[in-house]
Amino acid sequence: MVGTRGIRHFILGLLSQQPMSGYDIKRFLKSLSWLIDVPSLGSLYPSLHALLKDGLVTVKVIAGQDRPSRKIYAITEAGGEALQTWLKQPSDSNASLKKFVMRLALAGQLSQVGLLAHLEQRRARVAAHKMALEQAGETKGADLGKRLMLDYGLSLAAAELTWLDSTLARLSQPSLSAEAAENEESGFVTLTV
Amino acid sequence: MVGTRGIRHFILGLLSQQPMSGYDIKRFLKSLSWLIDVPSLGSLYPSLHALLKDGLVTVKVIAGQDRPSRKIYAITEAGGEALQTWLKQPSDSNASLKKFVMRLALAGQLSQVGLLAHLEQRRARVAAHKMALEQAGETKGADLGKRLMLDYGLSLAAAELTWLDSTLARLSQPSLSAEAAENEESGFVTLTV
DNA sequence: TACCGCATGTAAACGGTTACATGATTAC
DNA sequence: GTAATCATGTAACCGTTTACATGCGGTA
Repeated sequence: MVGTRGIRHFILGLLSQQPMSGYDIKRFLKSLSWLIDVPSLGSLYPSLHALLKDGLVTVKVIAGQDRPSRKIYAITEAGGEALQTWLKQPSDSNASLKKFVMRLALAGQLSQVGLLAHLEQRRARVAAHKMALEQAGETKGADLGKRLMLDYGLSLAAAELTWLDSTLARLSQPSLSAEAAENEESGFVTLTV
Repeated sequence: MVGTRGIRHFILGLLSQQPMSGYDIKRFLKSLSWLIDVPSLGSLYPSLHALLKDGLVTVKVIAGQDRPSRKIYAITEAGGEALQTWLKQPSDSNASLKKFVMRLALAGQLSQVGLLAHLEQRRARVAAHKMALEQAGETKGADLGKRLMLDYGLSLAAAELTWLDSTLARLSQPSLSAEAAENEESGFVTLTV
């Protein structure tokens, strides 16, 4: 078992892209930390141990000459299956940006329809909230915090919708534009079903 | 004590804007849930009870004729002090969007310099990460998930920076524009020090 | 000399989630 | 009649945070 509400799955997903050490994962997570809350070291290493115990990943210790030895984790076949099982169950439609991002980062492991569905679901959610914000904006007399939040939310929602629309359009017809073939070797088309 | 890492402070901040019931708070939190992870009911009500026990809020039960009775919570003087103590300690510079948003929503309780500092800190963080993303973008050969995350992060970061810049500019000279006086009664100027 | 980055780990305390529980009213 | 909204609550389980612990190499 992987535990339904931990970051275990996400870690597993990262390892499915390429074998990494705990520190590598930590570094990657840090690059997301401006946007979403990421787990601390105190839960990262134990998660790795748990995945190992369950046979979802393997370790290879690389004795570093002249630097600390690294433990490279790689996903196993069972791990791949567990990941797919998790990814197949639809993301709940009330998910926050954090959950959206975690799945988006694992896009390579998603089927094309799965990815499209994920983006469309997010689109619907953001659009709905943008409308609610616009409606709330007509009511006057809110305090400073509420007004700033409204404004901020509206800006971010607009930007996110724009991105979602263009990305959705881009991913929907991958073969139509000739330029797409440039640096695409295993892009949109060759995805696990 | 309010507990340093809970949502207790945030709830306290919301109550400082106006007395509300737990359900009211829940409704407000839901409006933020597309952006950040918000606490569930299972932690909301206990938080309220804890604040009450510590004398930071008071309750008034409104026996609703024909609908369930509501418990309206209001902040106390001690609660106000606890809130200020919390708000005064600077937000850590590595905070996620969630922490930024929670403080932004409480802008009315911040001093002007505090608010400005908060926005500037966020600006610096987002700008730094945007630069990192641009740099990472030059490296080719990333998998689909990484490319999408890069693109997505860049879009959101750009939008957030734009908003931060214009808001920072707007809040820095509140009195210069005459139009600002329109529907401002206790806007930027009259802030708690 | 002192601090930062690399690199891995442990454990207690805390708090949040999930699930359960209740009940009335309105809308389909 | 059945689902959803309003409205409040409890408790076990579980995961995460925080703090502690260690050690080497580079650098200011």
